[in-house]
Amino acid sequence: MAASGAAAVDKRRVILDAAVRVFARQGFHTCRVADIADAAGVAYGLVYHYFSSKDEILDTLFLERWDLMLAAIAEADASQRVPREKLRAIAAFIIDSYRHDPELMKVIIVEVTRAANTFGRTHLARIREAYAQIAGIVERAQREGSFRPEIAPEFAALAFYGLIEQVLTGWIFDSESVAVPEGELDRAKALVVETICRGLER
Amino acid sequence: MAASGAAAVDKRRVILDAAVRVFARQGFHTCRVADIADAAGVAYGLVYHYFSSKDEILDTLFLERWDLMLAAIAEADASQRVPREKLRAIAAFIIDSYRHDPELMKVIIVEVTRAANTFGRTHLARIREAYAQIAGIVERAQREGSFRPEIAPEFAALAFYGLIEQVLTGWIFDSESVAVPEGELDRAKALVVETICRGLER
Amino acid sequence: MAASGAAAVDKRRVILDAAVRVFARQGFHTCRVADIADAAGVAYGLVYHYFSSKDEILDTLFLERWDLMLAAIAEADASQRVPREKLRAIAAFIIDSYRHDPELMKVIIVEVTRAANTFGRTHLARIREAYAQIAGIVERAQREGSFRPEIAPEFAALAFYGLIEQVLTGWIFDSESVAVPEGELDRAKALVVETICRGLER
Amino acid sequence: MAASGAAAVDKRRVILDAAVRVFARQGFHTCRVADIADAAGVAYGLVYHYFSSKDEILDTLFLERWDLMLAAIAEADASQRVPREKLRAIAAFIIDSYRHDPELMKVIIVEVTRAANTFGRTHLARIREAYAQIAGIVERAQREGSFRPEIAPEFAALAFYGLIEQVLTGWIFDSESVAVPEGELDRAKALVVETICRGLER
DNA sequence: CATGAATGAGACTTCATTCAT
DNA sequence: TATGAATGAAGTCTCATTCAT
Repeated sequence: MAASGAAAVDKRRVILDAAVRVFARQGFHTCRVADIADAAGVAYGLVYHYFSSKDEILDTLFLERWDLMLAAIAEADASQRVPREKLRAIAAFIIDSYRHDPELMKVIIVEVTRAANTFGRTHLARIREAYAQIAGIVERAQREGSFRPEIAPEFAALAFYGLIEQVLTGWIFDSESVAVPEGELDRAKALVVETICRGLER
Repeated sequence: MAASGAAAVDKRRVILDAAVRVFARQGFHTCRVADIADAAGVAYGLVYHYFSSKDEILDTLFLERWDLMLAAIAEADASQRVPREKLRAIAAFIIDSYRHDPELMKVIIVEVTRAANTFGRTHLARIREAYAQIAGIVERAQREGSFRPEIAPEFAALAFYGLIEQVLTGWIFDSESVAVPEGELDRAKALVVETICRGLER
Repeated sequence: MAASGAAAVDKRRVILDAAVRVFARQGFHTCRVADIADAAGVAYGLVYHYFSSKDEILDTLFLERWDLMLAAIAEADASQRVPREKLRAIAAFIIDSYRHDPELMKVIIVEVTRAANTFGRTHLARIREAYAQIAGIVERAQREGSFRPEIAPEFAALAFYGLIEQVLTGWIFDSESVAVPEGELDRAKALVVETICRGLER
Repeated sequence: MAASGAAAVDKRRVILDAAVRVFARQGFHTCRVADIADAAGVAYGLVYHYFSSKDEILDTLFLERWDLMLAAIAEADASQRVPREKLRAIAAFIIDSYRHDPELMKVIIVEVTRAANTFGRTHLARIREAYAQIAGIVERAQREGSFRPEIAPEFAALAFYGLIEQVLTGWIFDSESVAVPEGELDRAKALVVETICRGLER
């Protein structure tokens, strides 16, 4: 009956989405759980009905997104493309993620990926899976001869992912609004890939 | 009078040094002012005699160090070296800063430079001065013809500084200890410069 | 319809029995209504269908049992036995109650009878009815001359009931398990009656 | 300077004394830390300056008093008196403790000694030290021949201490006020000793 | 300069109870 | 009857900052 016609609202999802907005605007440490509940339009206690703590909300947001990213990297790696195109696909995925939901990406980068003292440490292993997969792409390219062998694959992966994140961080820092003009997004994709690949290719 | 005989301890300095250790180990948000006082071996209230707030301690640490960095960048820029050597000098300065006091660098990076929601925003202008100076080096290199003009100088600066920070972050995340073997430090310098300059040079 | 074929489960009873186990294990204040529902294997809200509050569950458990006890005391008193045998019958009833359902007795003693600040106060009048009946037995024994008149009947009742409860409490405190070896139970009956009656009889 | 003339107030003591009043009136679980602070006339946070938790306040109150009691029992035991006089001294100490500070005794009995699910369990070992010492007195009296050997010393101790506590509990339950007329206090001492010793002596 | 007791606002989390289905 | 999502008041504990000495 509840499902008849109008979609039943998934309050858990509503809370997660509200949390993204609140975390992005105020920062994880600065916001209160009450802010999330208010933004979601639900009662205070319902947040704790679905999540065991404020931390778990951020964990959930991060893991949801990061798993998509690992899948995207794996898919790029599994494709028949040349290494440069694989890296381009990964860069595109990340930057498109930002295009699609800049607030979510802001939260993940600012509160998790770059937070060495808190969530970054917690999710370190999962974060490094991404680095490792990218390093794998570089390593195979080196063995195949298309990339120079001088640069350690791990370093290359760090440089590649780090540069993308740095670009995103630049946008994130830029203003109250996290939106970025379309053109700049695409230009960034090209620049990142060009910069890194020139350093890596023979 | 204070200087008579035994070296007078500069309690302000003692507090700052203790704060570095405490911030590095526990993180700015997680530690308490009492932890700093304890680590410094001074009374609780004395912290507030020298600093008006917990924030001001971190501000002070950041600005002290960042001014040195801006000076180092300016000096490199003012030298007669070729652009690649200028960038090498800057990379060397930053990495040597980490070699000399890894905890301080950890604090500055983790708590300020990468903290988009808190201190990063506060010191944004000052942080960007560094980017701008590096961009200036790139821009002049492009005008002189040694660097390719296709890549925006601001982007190049972001990539350059960001890559160094990314490498440092890798070390910071690595373990409880922040120390890194000497060899790796020097190899990193070379790699960063090589990677970026290959992307920039003609 | 509910009675057709398979035995209809009395959910109300199921909840009460579950509550005994939960109260005994975790204590009334420490457990949550959800724990009771879980232990009973019923939905959260059903608890509130049968009981208007968490308190009412405990009230019900107490009153059910306490009424049995008052009846047992009344029956003992009404019998033709000598006073010592009356007291023996009462002690036997209480200790056998513990033998039969130690968790229920634990709950009643710990959460009601000895809880001066909460339920003890609420049910004080009912608790004292038991004391009064026992005191009545003593008083009549004194009038008949089998008990010494020096000790106030109210004091004797307090001592008698209190001693039994103290013995039970010793067992309750003893371990995670509330079970007690059979032999000890019977020895306790004899000791309590012997100790008190020696103090009371001529 | 602070010590000149007027005694400096020991805020820690003030808080403890206030806690006794509040715990006695409202019960440990029902009162809030704010109530204690208010009753003590200090700021909320000062409670946590001296005690790490609400629990620790009660622990402190209990242990302070219980250690006095253990000392009193030990002293009685060490004296040259006959067993009955030793027990009388102990009963006198406990009942006088109630006379002197009924609220403190109420708190200790209601919230610790008889609280099988919370503090009673925590302090069980310490509580049983008292029983064991009393049992020791009985045991030696049995060996010397003044007490009958049929009753286990542990049981005797339980009965003795339990009876006193039961009497105190009766008073505690009695009314809003915890005060008891002097005469009744002394009569109780005599009755307890008389009742128990008649059961124990040859 | 130096000490550390004192202050009190604020945040997270819990959980009894209600209610729509 | 039965379910479990939804509500929101209440309480503990933390900790930056102030202040009297």
